[in-house]
Amino acid sequence: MCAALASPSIDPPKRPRGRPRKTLDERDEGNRRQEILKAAARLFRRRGFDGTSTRDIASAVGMHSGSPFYHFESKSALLYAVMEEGMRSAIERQSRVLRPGDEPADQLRRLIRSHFDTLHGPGRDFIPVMLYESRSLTARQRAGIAKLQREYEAAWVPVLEALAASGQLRSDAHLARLLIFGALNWSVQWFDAKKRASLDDVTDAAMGLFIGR
Amino acid sequence: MCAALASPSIDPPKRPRGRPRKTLDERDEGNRRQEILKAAARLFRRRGFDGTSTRDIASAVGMHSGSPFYHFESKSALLYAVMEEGMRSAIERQSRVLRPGDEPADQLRRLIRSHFDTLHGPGRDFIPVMLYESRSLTARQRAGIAKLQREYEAAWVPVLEALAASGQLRSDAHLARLLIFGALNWSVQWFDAKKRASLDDVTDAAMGLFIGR
DNA sequence: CCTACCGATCGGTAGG
DNA sequence: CCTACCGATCGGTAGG
Repeated sequence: MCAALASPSIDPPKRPRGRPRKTLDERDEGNRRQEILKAAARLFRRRGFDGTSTRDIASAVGMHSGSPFYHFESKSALLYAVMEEGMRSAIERQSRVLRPGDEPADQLRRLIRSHFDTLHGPGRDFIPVMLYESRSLTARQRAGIAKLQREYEAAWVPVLEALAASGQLRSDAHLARLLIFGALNWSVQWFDAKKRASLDDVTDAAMGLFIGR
Repeated sequence: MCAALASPSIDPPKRPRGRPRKTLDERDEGNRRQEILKAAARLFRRRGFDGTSTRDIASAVGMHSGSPFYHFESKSALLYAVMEEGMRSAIERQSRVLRPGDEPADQLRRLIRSHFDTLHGPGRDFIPVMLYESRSLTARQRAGIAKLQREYEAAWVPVLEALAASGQLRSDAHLARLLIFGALNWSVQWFDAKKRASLDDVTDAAMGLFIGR
């Protein structure tokens, strides 16, 4: 096989090809931290938390194996940071589309569309990680995420209750919310931006399914 | 601390306390295999595939660390067996409740109720493992499971199409199926048999949400 | 942020 | 199905 010729048989640890070193004033740690977060979100989503090593994350951003621990206390702190970032950005997006004066049906449409944007738009890895890897959080971390989730869900409650009161939603508002979140969140398993159905199509389908318009 | 007195400081590997040995004629390997499968399903569901070691599974059924490999070729073959068993039993349950002559709306109710039974009744660990751990299958294994899934879903297609044609389902039948499966499957994350809502309540809520009855 | 390393754990196997 | 073991990998750390 000529392995000895094809590639050197001694493999000293290679310096990963990072971006050129910056001087002390130039480097901003926030950026590096953010890079690690993005790479971690991507890998946690694709391979799961337990299926991703901190070495995988380090090499995805051109660092050596121990270096992520300079930025994050532990692997699980990194997981928490991914989820927290995902929730903060989802809450912010949601608050931007809310129009409290609108009809409940229009508000629901906006909430659904914003939810799909969170799941499938840029930064799309963060929320799926939260949806599928909470098991790997500590109890304290889980409580922190749960609080953000309650904040997110709070916007949906009055809308669904109004729709139930007017008969447009023909289901208990609380169970309906759980079922609706399931329907939307599950799209992570099948939605493909390259296929025929767009996010607008899927939003239409969801609105039709839930309240018939 | 008197550790030397409290417990022997040398810990030779202890024989796990299995059931008493049976003679050659008595032992039936199918039973042991089934026990391993159940324990694996439970652990894979609680801790994930990557978070469960084959040693965890072995000790859950009172075996030594290498022994599961006497029954299963590899850890991933064990995962596949869990999923296959889950799908076969789901397909069988579903075929038992089907009544092709019924009204589409009644058929949908039966499909939904049977789906909830599969997710939350006895043997409830198998399908959630399939829903959440497919990533850890090989491509070939994934294809095998996908075939069973298509078989399962086939029963839903004509029912949903009939409901869409009659206007009872106000959504594209294909997207509706994906959204509905999501709504139902997500219940794995929140349904608790010890809480107020029963599976009948949740079935009613789903029927109301999707087709208003 | 790199270097060099540690103890623990893992999937899997040969041989009985 | 147990015994005894292997090579690989993992999260994390001290010291610079």
